[in-house]
Amino acid sequence: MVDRTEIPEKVASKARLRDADATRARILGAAKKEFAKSGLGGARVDVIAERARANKRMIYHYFESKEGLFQTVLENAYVDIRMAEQKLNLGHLEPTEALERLVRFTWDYYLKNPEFITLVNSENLHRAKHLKKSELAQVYNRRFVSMVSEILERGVAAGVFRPGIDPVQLNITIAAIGYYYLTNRYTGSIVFERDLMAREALDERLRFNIETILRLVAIG
Amino acid sequence: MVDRTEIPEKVASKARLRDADATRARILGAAKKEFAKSGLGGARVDVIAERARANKRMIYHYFESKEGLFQTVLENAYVDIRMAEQKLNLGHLEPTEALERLVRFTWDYYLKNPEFITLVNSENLHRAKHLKKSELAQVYNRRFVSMVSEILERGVAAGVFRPGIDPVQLNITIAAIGYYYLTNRYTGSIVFERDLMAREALDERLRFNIETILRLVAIG
DNA sequence: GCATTAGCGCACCATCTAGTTACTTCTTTC
DNA sequence: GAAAGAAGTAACTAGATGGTGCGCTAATGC
Repeated sequence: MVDRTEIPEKVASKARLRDADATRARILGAAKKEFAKSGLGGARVDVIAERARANKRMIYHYFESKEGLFQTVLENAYVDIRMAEQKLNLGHLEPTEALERLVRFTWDYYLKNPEFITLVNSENLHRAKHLKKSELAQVYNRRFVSMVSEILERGVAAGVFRPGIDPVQLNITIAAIGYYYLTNRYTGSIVFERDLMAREALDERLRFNIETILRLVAIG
Repeated sequence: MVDRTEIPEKVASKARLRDADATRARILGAAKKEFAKSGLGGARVDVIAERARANKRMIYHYFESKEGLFQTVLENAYVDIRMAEQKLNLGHLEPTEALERLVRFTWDYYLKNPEFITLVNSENLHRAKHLKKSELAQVYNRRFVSMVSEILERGVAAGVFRPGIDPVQLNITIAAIGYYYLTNRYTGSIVFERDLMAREALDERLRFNIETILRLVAIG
């Protein structure tokens, strides 16, 4: 993805009738919403074009195909969450504090970016064939995994976490307890006969999740 | 869902050229697979008909519409898992034992019935509009929720579980740690650069999940 | 065994959908 | 300021896709 928003001359000319980057960005934004709402199969290219205030032809011009568009949207989504995680600067925090902050961040991110969850679900329905092709996402993913490993190592060294915990399992669990709650909020609200998206319900869940993770790594 | 497979005369006449129940069952089986594989939007009615060795016309005869078919498939899926849970007879077990067995069962069920997960995902993409209509599923769901509540209460009374745990949160967490791992197995295997579906990986995850839950309810 | 019901299959339709062709218009560059 | 390329548009197509009308015939009840 080429980001030219910083190039002065592009920013200067405000009311351009034709702006490739702007159109591309509008398409990506509309596609993200549409794919998140209906999945890859259910999404309609015409709807994306309309919502992006762009001609459908432009989608094929910039992204080759519906799947090419999906792949770009998905790649952006992964890069976005990984970059946000890096910005947390957990390396400078005390291990317990760092872990709690990661749990909190993960929850908040899913909550504020519900499209991420739906996109990932859709991608798994297609056996991750698009993510597999994205080398960019892979670079960011590696950095993310090692981040949690370091927290865990520091915690063990400081004597506050028990040893022998697999960082991958911990990572998965942190994501799981937030992700599942939110992705299944509709069926969940019916099964448990409770509005899982009510303010207090969300706060309570976050507290519960922090407790779950801290107890998991605690000594004893 | 009407189950007439137990009715003698139906079983007796083996090679009937026309068997409404058998055809209906074949359609449901094929639909379950197709919906699980492609989601509600991606599933093709023609494919379902072909795989069921039934005429497409029959689908509309028995289920009215594609959505009507999906609703029946989903309802059956929920009833099936809830019935299997009831059969565990956790009420007769010691609380810790009961909880561990529930975690193990949930994991195994998801593993053996991957369609369940995909169906639920698809249903949540559609904001649970089909499950909302199913009163039958609701009856079974209630029984399930109270099952875990009882285990928790018995554990607290016996002094092995800490008090104040919300059974709904626990329920969600038990499901989450298995469900997330499996539903995101494709993207997960890429992100963590590890085959999450390898034999040992699955065993390790189950062990980790049991540990997670037991630590969550443990005293102290 | 005859009539009625219900399971079943063929052919068909209206509509939708991803993708394309052929063309116009704006922007940049020298 | 003209050439050239890039951005943008409208109309269209070929193939799906969910859904039906209607007739045929096997099963059932009497």
